[in-house]
Amino acid sequence: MLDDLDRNLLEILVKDARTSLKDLASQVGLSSPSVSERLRRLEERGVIRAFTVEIDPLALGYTLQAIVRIRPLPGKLHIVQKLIEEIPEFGECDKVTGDDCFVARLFVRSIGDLDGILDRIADKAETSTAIIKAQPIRRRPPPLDATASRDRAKVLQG
Amino acid sequence: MLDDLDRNLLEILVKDARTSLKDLASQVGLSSPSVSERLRRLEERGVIRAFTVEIDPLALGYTLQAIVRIRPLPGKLHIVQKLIEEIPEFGECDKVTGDDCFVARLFVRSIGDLDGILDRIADKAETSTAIIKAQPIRRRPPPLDATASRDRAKVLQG
DNA sequence: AGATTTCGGTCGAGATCGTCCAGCATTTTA
DNA sequence: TAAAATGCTGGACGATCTCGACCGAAATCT
Repeated sequence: MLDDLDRNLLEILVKDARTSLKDLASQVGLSSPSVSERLRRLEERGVIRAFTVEIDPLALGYTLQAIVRIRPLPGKLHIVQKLIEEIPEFGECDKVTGDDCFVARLFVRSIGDLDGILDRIADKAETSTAIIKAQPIRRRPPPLDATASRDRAKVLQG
Repeated sequence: MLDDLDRNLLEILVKDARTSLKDLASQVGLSSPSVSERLRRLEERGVIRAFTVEIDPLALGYTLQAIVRIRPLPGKLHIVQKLIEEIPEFGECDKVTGDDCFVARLFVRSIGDLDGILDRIADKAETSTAIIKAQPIRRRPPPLDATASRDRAKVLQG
């Protein structure tokens, strides 16, 4: 489905999405029309979901991030989900198995804002909030190469 | 710190990081050298952390994602953190307050891989894993405009 | 106040880049 | 085996980016 050249291109673009076609071409050893065509098809197939920019939340005044686990009260699941989606300070939300129905990331400018936002869902769901103290790993894609983790584990043991 | 033009530029780039300077310029009403200079400074100041590409994990064979809460055993915190960082399938990890020390996102190709990876930290930490069933909100930046959430909340009530 | 520096902007020219097209080699299909 | 399809290259041309010269407003200095 993806060949080495595609993976190579993606790897470069993960580091800098504004790399010119010409540079991409010379780094992977193709001509720029070929690279252009490959990118077009990667987008078309949905492999590339978007070219985007990663912004430092601090620069926007968001001094605090929290992980919020959300357990809607009986019958409130849809309302709660809709509410979460509509609050732009939620920067990420996953619906998961287990007791906690949703796990979400919340950006806030202050502790006061945290309280204000959580109040808005407090009557429809139970929440547990954990303040983020540090980010050992910031968003990164999974390995692009085909090596399975177990293979590598073996190598590490051996 | 950030003016309207900067925010405007960021908004456009969040949607498409490969927008040409010329297009950016015409959309915000500046010349392209000015836009170029603004982007340079936004990068320099660290407001723009990176231009990157969002890849569909499915296209890379990762059919499963999980949120893993990790509680290192006494004295194992640093070893565990290092281990997490070194496992590339962890696509995100936050160090948080509360009982769970780390909350991480794990990309795996199969349930078997999930087990294999968690085994590697099983003797150094307690983990709780929640499989992601859906993603109501995929990674998005917090609001770029200065409007505080509470202001909006008031408007909604009023 | 008036002069000066700084800051951010425009414009235009030359350099660089992207896109289109024709042509070619390889692989797949009939 | 012939035909069609695929994916690549190179070159030409139009679009884009970058650089330097210049400009005006606002802040700073005397």
